[in-house]
Amino acid sequence: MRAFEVVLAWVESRILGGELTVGDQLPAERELARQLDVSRAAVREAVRTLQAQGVLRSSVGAGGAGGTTVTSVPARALVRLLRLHVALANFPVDDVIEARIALERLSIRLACTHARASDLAAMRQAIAVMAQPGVDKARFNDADTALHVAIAEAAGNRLAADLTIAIRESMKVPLLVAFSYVADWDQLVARLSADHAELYAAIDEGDADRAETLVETHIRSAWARLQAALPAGGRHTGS
Amino acid sequence: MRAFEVVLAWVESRILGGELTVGDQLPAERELARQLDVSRAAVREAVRTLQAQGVLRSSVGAGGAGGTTVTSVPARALVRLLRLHVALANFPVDDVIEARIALERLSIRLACTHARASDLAAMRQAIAVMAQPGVDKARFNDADTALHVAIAEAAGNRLAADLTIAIRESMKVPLLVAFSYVADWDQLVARLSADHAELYAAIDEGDADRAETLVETHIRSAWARLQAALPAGGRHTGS
DNA sequence: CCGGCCGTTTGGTCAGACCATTTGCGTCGC
DNA sequence: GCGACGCAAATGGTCTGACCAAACGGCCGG
Repeated sequence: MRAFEVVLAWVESRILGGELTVGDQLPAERELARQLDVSRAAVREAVRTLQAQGVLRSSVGAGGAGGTTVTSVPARALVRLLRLHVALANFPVDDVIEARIALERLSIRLACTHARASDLAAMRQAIAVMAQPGVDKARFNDADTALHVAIAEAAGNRLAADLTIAIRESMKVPLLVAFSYVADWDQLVARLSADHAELYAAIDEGDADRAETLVETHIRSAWARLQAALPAGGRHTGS
Repeated sequence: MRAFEVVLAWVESRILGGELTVGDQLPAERELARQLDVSRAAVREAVRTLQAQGVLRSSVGAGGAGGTTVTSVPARALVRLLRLHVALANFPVDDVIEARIALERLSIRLACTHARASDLAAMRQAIAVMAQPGVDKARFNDADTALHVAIAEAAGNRLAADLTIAIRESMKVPLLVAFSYVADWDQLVARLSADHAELYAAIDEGDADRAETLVETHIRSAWARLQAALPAGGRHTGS
């Protein structure tokens, strides 16, 4: 077993065994290296691995604030992971769309019963940005992401929310590329904004069945329109 | 920007820009360090980060086989990530179950139309193992995982499959723990095996609607039985 | 022409050093 | 007595230089 894997196994087994939980501190790098009889470089490589998974967080300095602690921030890690694999075309965009629909149906269903006032406000905010006349494509893209993130956050299901966020974020660049090929941008904005208004109404009324249907139709039809606008040849960001 | 982040940004931007795709080789560590004017240690930390995301693969030795190449093996990376966060109780098991149902409904629906003979064989194999009288709990757990993985693989949707695999794998240990509390193990095996037979029949016949309903009922009722068997207090592996 | 040997390349690891940041305590000045 | 200042220690971040093991590829001898 390679040296950094020894460290990895040490930390992972303690996390899986419950001996290390969120907030706990790891021994200092030098100390851990001494304990496991590996070099400090090996410890650092293992720590980087776990940081990439959103499991550890390091900060410099002495005392309680300094050191490496266990956290649990999977959203960022998932976004980075998915974004890269989507770019590598391992996950064809069509497949991503299908998975996204499955997750967002769940998210929006839960959001219908769990949404709080602040969640609804975030949705309205995003919808308002997208409804501005002559809205910029990049701004629209960001706001649409924000809307779907807000819905996912409102669901109260962390895994579904984080996966939804990761998927939507990973599609941001490919979608922006697709936007650039759209001929009648204002018409697309109008159609999508109408969808968003309906979506919001369904959530606000707590009509889970209608919301589920709407979000599937919304995602599917939006993607169909974008696909129709795309040039024939596949791109590295597409499929 | 920290040194290893410089390397990270260099690699990521090239992947997102399509200049690096699966199969391509990175410059050698020493070379890349020289190019980016950082130490080799910084390069290695960045490489470890990307390896944790299933984006890079390193092997020693000269010539074509050696060096660091771009790959795309997200399944393992997702499994490790989810397993840790489930253990950290950031993802409550009940939330995981809901997300799993959403994804497996999609997977099994696709499997009904895409399953090949080899996929069906893998399912039968797993089901046969679980149907053995007096089957071991660990073996049953592995075979059940194999069954759901086989269904996911049969779907032909890589993202849905990888997410399904990651979720089922991340639940392996918590499920095994839950198994240990089950009073009438043989009865549970009988019930679950009956479910599996029905599931297989639906896939074999290509009845997507029935399969979707069955898999949801299967996962939900199995989890309900296990929850009923669990001791009252939450564990670090459950919630 | 073939097979084994050896140098080169590459990732894996280690040791030791220095830096920047942060904390916490002790000292100095008022 | 008390507060502000400052220094020592701890910690992650980085770099240098070295050596090891594996694997390829060409050279050389049979």
